[in-house]
Amino acid sequence: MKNFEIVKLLKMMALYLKMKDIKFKPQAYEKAAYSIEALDEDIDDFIRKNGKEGLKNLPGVGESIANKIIEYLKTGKIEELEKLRKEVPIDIEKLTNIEGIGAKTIYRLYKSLGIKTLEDLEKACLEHKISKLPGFGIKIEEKILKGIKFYKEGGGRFILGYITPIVENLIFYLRESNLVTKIEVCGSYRRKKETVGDIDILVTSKKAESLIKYFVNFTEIDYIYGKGKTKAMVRLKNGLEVDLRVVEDKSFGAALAYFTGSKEHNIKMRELAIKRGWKLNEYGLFDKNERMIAGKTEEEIYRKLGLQWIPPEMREDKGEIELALENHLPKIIEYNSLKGDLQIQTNWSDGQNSIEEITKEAIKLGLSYICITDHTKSLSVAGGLDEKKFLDQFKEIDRLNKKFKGKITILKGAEVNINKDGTLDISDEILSKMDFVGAAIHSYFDLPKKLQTERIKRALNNQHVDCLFHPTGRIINRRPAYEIDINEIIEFAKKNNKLLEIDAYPDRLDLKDEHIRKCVEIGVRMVIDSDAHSVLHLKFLNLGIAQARRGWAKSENILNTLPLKDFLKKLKN
DNA sequence: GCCGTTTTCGGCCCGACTGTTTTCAGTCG
Repeated sequence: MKNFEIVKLLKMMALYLKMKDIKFKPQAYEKAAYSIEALDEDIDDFIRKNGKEGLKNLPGVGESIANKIIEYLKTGKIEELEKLRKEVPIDIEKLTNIEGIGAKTIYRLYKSLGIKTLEDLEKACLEHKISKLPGFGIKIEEKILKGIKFYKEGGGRFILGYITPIVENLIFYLRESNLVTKIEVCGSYRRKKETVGDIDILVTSKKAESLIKYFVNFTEIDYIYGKGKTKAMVRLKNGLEVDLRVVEDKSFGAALAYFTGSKEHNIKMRELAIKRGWKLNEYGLFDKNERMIAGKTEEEIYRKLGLQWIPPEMREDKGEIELALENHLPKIIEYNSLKGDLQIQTNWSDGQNSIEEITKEAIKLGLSYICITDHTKSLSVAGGLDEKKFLDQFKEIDRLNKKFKGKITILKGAEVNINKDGTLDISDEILSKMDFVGAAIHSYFDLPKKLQTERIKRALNNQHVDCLFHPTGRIINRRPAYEIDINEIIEFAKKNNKLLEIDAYPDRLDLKDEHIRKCVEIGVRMVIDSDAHSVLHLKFLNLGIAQARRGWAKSENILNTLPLKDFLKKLKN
């Protein structure tokens, strides 16, 4: 699975070209990177099946980029990129991860101060070398330092949705060996945390040593830290560290619970065992005489301790154990239980696909309704639609609804941009013609908390607005949430019967789990949306469900678990 | 570098915002 590496290299090409102020080529590389990123198939397989021509059929990939991809797959590098790297030998990947600085700034800092790494950059800021350069000032130094701090805090963790394909690929590889009997990924991956530090894979096997040997031959492995009879530790080419542990079948459940965590959850579990005079560890649950009481499955361990089995997403010691003891765990929302998706962008604004293409994919995924929510006019960078274009789009949706009658319903909607003062950038008249309206912030991220909160409340107050999209605006590992009083927004949504969104896009996952819990507690209804910009993004819905499960949401808390008729009825009351 | 019911050449969604300027460059989305 070299997709990830190719995406990285194409983005790097774009950055180098941007540095040199070359026009249009960077966007071309970015577009191609986006296409590869969205590809849900191993690129090697893809080329084997579809050839170079297939590659060139991907949006944004033409002759030249296709050749570069093939060159990389054959030789492990791209000659042109190597040349650029030699010319400007900097840690471009890390440096561009700092919010607020881009390729041009990095290039200037390299030329004038020789800054190559994040450490160089931080040092130069602290020594006020940057603010002395023409065109720079003290505020830029402060901004960079803030950006570095944020990056470091989130750094080193991988975004769950982005590593899922490679982990699934590895699991497939291990199963294929016929050397594993049981296999589970543990840790924060199993708890579906939004980011994961590393991957713990637990297996049972009759031939442990052969399996370890087989495992370390996985093509994506970059470095082997160590391997023994029952354990191997490796680093993948994308930097992700993976531990494989082989355990005995009789201990599989105990090990699974132990390595799934969280640590806090485990401590509470062990305390429960101690209260009974027992002992719980990764090998099993044992009584006073060291006799094993349970260990083969997680379920029996929980049962012997007097608990309901607790879904991994809830294991954070946030009250779940107490509820499980009383047999009162909430029945949280199930995967694949959404009937609709209410935030989708198409090529009418900044999406990649047509409404028809999105619709066909949604049918394939078993959805019974979708809402098309292209951006509105003031977000011109994303090709936002004005009133007239929305009317054109409505006609197209009417046409497609006829065509797909009985298979799916396409709703009319928008992701309406909220102006600085909390008004909307499009007329009420056009909004009144829509089935579902989401409002969102895309500018003035830095308003003071009170103003920002008021701004959002004012927007939600519009009678046509049904939902607040990606309510906090954070981008994981990249940008913190805007300053808002989220509790006040949640209360406001409750009082005014507005929906809050759980945006399922991998680096958004916004609302966060703790906000979802708050919504569940006070009865604010939510929707889970993919925020798809391509047909390949619709599958992110399950990530949103994972997030909802972490927030203990039940099916009835999520409005788009309802069939269309009921959804619309509840929406309007 | 990509792309084509405006096309195989000549366009490429382009505006808002910030910080630094005194008319603009860089970043964001």
